[in-house]
Amino acid sequence: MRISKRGEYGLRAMIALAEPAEKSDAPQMMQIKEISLREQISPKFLEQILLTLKNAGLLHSKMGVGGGYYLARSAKEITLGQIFRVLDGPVAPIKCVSQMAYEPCGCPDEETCGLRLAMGDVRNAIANILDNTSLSDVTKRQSAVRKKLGIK
Amino acid sequence: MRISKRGEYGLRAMIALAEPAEKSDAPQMMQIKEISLREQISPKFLEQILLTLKNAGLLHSKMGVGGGYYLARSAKEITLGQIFRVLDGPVAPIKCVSQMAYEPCGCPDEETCGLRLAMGDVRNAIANILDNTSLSDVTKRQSAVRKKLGIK
DNA sequence: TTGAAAGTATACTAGTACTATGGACTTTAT
DNA sequence: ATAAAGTCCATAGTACTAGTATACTTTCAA
Repeated sequence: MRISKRGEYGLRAMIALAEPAEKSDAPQMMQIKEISLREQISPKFLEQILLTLKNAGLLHSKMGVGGGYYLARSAKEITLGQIFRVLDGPVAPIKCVSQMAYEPCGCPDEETCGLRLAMGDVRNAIANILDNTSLSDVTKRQSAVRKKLGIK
Repeated sequence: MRISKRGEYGLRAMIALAEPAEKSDAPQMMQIKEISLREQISPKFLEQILLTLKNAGLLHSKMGVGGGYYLARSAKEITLGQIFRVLDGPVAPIKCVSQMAYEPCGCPDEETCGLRLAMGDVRNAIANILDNTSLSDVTKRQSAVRKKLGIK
């Protein structure tokens, strides 16, 4: 049930891009180097990931000197589910319960397949969290925890 | 977030072994061939999986003619979580939120890492379902759906 | 107008996990 | 004794993962 490194790094990068944007309302621009340094990610690998995210319409970029990446929409409007699906594919643990990429799983009777019923619950539980958590929810929670711990 | 084929097949096989046991109270014994035919699984692959499950103490077997596999405990006492963990490892989507196999994930500050907080929720949601659903819950639900649809 | 900074686009690779398959061996009932 | 059934171990193809490498384009500023 693991998420891939691509997924993990992509989510981290998006959160990093959302974080300063919380204070200043303007979209925050960051460079690959900056993010890779801060999150300890191979810059070349991160590059691929950000590009994928850009092609999916979640990021915009500015080329040339002083360029970088920034969120395509406000942090409130981007959910973890959107990011995850771009990088790691469907959320469902088994294809026959996927909303986005349904495929039959080969059980004798899908309607009454017990595994399918249980895994459907799991899918819904995961999707509920990922699709209802925006980047701004994440950064808010982060800073709440920081305050509670008296850090920074 | 996909489960592996090993996990899927193992869960299917365990459910199949639990199903008839609901009616007759005695532990139901089934042969590899029987399960593989019914669930459309390569018998050799299934063999490996059942062996793993046996070594983990979830199944017992009887050798020789008229042998087969049967549940080591009653269907009420075996959860989907137990089976899943044997075949697919920890439930957590990211190592740093795993209860069974914690490892640091390399984020600058684990306490305040937003991804970690969100993935912790996901882990708990998944574990809640898998650890609180027994094989007997699954078979009961199956037959409930069957009745509702007027099948068999 | 040139060059350095930054993003874009592919191609490649080493390692690992997944999904099996095959064959030799052991146990058991008849 | 023999055949059915389970056990154990080795290995092979494929796909995926994580990461590198290389060449190219855009932009800005000196």
